[in-house]
Amino acid sequence: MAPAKSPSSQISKRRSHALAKGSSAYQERRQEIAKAATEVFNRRGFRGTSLTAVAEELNIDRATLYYYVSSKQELFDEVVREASERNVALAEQVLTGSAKPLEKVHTLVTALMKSYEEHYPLLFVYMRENLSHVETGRTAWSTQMRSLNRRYEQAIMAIVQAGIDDGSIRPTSSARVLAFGIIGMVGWTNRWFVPDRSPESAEEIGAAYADLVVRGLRR
Amino acid sequence: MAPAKSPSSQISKRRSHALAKGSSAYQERRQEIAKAATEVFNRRGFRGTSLTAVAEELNIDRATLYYYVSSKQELFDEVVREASERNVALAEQVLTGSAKPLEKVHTLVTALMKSYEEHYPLLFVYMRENLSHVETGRTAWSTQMRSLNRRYEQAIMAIVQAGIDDGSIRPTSSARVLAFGIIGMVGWTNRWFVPDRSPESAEEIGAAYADLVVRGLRR
DNA sequence: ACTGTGGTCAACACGAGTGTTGACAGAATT
DNA sequence: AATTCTGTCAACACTCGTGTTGACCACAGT
Repeated sequence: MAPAKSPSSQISKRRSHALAKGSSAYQERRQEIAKAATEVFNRRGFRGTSLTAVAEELNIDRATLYYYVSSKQELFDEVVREASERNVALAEQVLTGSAKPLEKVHTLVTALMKSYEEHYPLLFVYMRENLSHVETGRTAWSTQMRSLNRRYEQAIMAIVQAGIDDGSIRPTSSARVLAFGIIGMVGWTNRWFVPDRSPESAEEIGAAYADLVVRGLRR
Repeated sequence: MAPAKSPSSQISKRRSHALAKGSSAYQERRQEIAKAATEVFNRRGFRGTSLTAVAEELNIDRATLYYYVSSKQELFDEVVREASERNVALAEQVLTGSAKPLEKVHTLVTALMKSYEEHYPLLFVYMRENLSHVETGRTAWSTQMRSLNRRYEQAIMAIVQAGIDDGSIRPTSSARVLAFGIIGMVGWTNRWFVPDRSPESAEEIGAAYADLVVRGLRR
């Protein structure tokens, strides 16, 4: 990594200036960059992605990137935060609903799959990481990311626990283990599911998994 | 990356010489290195692992590593191949058995979890990767790795397909989708399951998942 | 016409990682 | 005692990625 000394270098100033007045053209270009970066992140993962690669994807010079974005971290953040927050919101929204636990599980699983498809590959980028570097970092950002992750898991655990408590779910193991089972089944899709090339729709997959899980859990 | 020009440099020769006569001390040291590397790979992933880090883990100079191992790839290979082959063998062995499909699913899930615990963190290192770099490489090694992966998936798909064919499994979606659901639930454990620190044993988790999946799939 | 500003890029300095070299001390061989 | 082998490491050469600089051109506003 380079010096990164002064919080404000030349481009850094020009960047935040452009960002401040935020012309629509500038914002659009930023979006384009974010989108291209998303593709690369999804293919190569965070560590495997170089800004050089992102620049090439857009056929622009790498230096130009820095007019829009200050670092790979920031770019990744921009790409992933919104997506992951949406994901967490989804889970927590289902959790606070009034349906029965097993219905919640069903709703959640199908909703997640639908969301994955709709926002592909945004959410997958988020899911692929976690361990790789988020777990290692001590920055404010990685702390925040871990927190989101935790809320996501916590929400699903809470749903399962409620099911165990009201007797609708057989307690074959702890709520945590069962919740991770669900998370895993759904989350693993990021390894093989590519919306456009998949013979099965996200909806079908979601329905199948939801069905599988609900039947598997219920008393 | 450095030149890597001539297939035989100085250390390269000394290394293969030492390897050829294979004194037990040398082999042991190699094992120690592999073990330390496994730890690091499991924590940081392939890309995130530097040989510098591995050397530090052992409190030796990085150059010394090269007396035992020629590259990070080779080291990773040494660590992961045996483990992944064992994994595949397990799946294929269950596949060719004579039990009913749903019994096979049950056996496989529990056996996999037990294997994960027993050989921790070897198998997890293998599972964590795949996409990250194996998918991208075009080397003979990555081809081989992909092939192993494929056989693993194929075996589980075949079991599910057999269940669909004989009517014991409800065809809520394709065998592929259902198989990946199982693989995902089990494989995702590499993100949260740490044998020594887990309140639940691998056996318990395996039993719970096997139960969940079998009940979820059967007619 | 001239001044500035928005977007671009070639070029630089630096760091981290890799694979290699050459030499060193101690043990084993002869 | 002389010689070879073993394991070690400090130091090198090189690559790749990063963040920055300074200058460039096109087009706007005055």
